[in-house]
Amino acid sequence: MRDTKTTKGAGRPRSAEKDEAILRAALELLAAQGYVRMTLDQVATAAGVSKSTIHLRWKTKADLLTAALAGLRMADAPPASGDIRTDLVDILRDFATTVERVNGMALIGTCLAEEPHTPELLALLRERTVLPRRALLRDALEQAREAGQVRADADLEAATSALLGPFYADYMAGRGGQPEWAEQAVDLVLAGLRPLNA
Amino acid sequence: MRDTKTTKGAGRPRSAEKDEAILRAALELLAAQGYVRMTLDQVATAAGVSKSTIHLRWKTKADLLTAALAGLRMADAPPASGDIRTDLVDILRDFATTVERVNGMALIGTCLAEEPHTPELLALLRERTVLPRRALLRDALEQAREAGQVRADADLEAATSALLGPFYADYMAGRGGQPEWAEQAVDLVLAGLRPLNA
Amino acid sequence: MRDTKTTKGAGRPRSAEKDEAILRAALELLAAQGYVRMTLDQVATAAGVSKSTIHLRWKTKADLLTAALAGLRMADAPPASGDIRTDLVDILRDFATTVERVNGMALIGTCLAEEPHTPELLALLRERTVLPRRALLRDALEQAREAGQVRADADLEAATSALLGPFYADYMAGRGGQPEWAEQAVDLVLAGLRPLNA
Amino acid sequence: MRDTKTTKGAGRPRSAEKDEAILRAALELLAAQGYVRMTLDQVATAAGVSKSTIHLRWKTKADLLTAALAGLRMADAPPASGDIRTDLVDILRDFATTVERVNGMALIGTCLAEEPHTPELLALLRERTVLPRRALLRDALEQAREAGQVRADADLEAATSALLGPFYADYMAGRGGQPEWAEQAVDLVLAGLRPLNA
DNA sequence: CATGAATGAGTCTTCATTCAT
DNA sequence: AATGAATGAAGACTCATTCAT
Repeated sequence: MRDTKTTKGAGRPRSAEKDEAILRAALELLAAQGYVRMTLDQVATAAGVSKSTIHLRWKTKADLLTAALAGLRMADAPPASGDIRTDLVDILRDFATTVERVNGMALIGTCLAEEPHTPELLALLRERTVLPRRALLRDALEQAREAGQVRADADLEAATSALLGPFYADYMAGRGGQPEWAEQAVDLVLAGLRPLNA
Repeated sequence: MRDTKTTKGAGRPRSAEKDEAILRAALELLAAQGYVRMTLDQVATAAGVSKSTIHLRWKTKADLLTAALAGLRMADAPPASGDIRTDLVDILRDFATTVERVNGMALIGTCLAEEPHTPELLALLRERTVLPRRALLRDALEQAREAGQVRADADLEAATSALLGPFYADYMAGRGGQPEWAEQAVDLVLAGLRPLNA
Repeated sequence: MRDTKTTKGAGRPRSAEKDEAILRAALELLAAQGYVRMTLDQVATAAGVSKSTIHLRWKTKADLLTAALAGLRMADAPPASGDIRTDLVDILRDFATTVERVNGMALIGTCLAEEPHTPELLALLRERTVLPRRALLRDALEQAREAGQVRADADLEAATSALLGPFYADYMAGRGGQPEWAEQAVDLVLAGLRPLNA
Repeated sequence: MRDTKTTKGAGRPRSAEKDEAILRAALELLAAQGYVRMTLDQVATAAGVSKSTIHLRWKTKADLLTAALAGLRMADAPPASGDIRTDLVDILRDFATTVERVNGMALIGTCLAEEPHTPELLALLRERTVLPRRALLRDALEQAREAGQVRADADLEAATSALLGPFYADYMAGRGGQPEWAEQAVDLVLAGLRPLNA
């Protein structure tokens, strides 16, 4: 946990730039190296601060990385188009883009690998990135259901997993980065959930 | 890589039991601890041998773990039923069971996390576990296509990812272990790929 | 050494309460933890000030602890009874009480242990506590000599060490806190130094 | 605690020279620097081994120092002369000599200072050095009592502390190393405990 | 004056790897 | 072959001290 200062603002204020630089460096290095291989020395150097400055803010390495993950935000302006299919594809594409940009599969791997040891990491990753993205998808699917494009009794959580899942499965199969994966996933789900009378 | 013995079979032969015990211990610990946290001391203790005995067989830690992953086998009795849906569900269920039994998500996470550093691990995991499983699924899908239950122009690789993907996506969302995921995935895919005239 | 202020009394004067709180905290922690284990952070916290406030007054940790020891005072109301034996026993008992109250053996140990590194500590301990106590004892012994209860040629310094010594020796033997040690020491010394013709 | 090996003598045997060199270096540095200031690096360098070699034998710094103190032996051939006074003086002189040779007061100080934190040190110092020396003195005093040179009802433990005590008291007073302290202590005790009818 | 931030030097401990038996 | 000893490189964390507010 980040140390919270309770006293008033006496003394030199803590540099917000350093806070940010440390967290950014930590997150990048976490993705690039994994939990254990990433060292505080690397973070300090990358952030341009001393190791002690890191320890002043976060007591332990685990605390720092937890904070770094907690700072993750999905930079997702929700999509605007009126067309369900376009909206879903946009969300999935933005997802893939984000994952690629931040070396996300390695970060996901780190959280999965550390789950037996530091389950907070995966929990935070879920809360900050996975679940918000899923919420976007489910909202769109609900709109689709209301519009009669999706069966009324469809399990939308399962549908959400069906939309996102191919990304993971493709990556595991070594066929990540297929240009058409998002369209294919959306089309399959929409076809599979089409109302019987449509 | 396993050290290749250049001398002929002079002297005491290397114990095959020890080979196996070491590899099994290494794989378990790899899943439980991750690459860096797992130590050779732990492997040695778990396997009942000395650390030197490990180094005698594999030059480095990376070599050992590569060998351990290379020894992974999918325990896949190919499915027998004549029904496509049943076959697909069986394959998926066996997949989930296997993953849970060997703490597979942590192992997958380790390989993903180590990809920037030791890409062989993920490559081996793919070759030994992911691709064989996908081959089973694709074979079943091909049967389905030949039987007219799946559109002729369907992309079976994408379909395979659609079958397996929900497992990963569910796990990432914290909703792994749903009892019906396999049926739901199969039904969605079969519905989505149904020939138009069916 | 305490920093000497070169500027005259301009600005806010240094708080005397803080001075005292710091020194008291330092002394207690010195006894409880020893020189190296005691940290300035602990002192600051215990005294309710910031670390910088300490450094503002004393340049280094050694300076602070030197000042703390220099502030030690023997709270010794000199004894009043007219009886030599009673006076000596009282002084010794007060000595033992004081040592126990301030965790004195640990403090003594710290000064002894630091002697190779910071000899000022032991020197101050001597000057402020050991020698004043010895002076009390020697005065009493001199009275005894003048009263003819002690041989004229007795070495009173040695006698003083014979009075105090059993306390240390007992402690080292793990038999500190014996209720009768003071009486026994006084009786032995008085018997051993009795004039021949008495 | 020293790690005990239970398996038979397979593999390279542990070097006894290194054991000894490490313990000797540890003890010297403990006396010279105190517990906390002494570093394992110093010990390793002084003993001519690597730090890891130390950790192979003793898990922690505390274990090492405990072992070093446990290895302390009083090199005391018990004295032979038939004369009680001579025997006692010899024992005390040997005590003083030993203390000076091994920088004993600093070592004693370290054990006292560490008592709140690591009480084993003082306990070991007692058991290995203080109590054996006291046993020698008490044996001699018992002989004296049997020979009628000491009162039958004398408290020999207190007498032992009276013999050793002046050494500590002198040191604390800054008057250690007086040439005649042993004789003075012995004479005082023998005079003080002389049978009344003698 | 007083405070909190920032830092550099230092310490114990771990671990993959190499050596000697 | 197999073992245990020995090691060098590294890493998290601490702390006295100096800076900026």
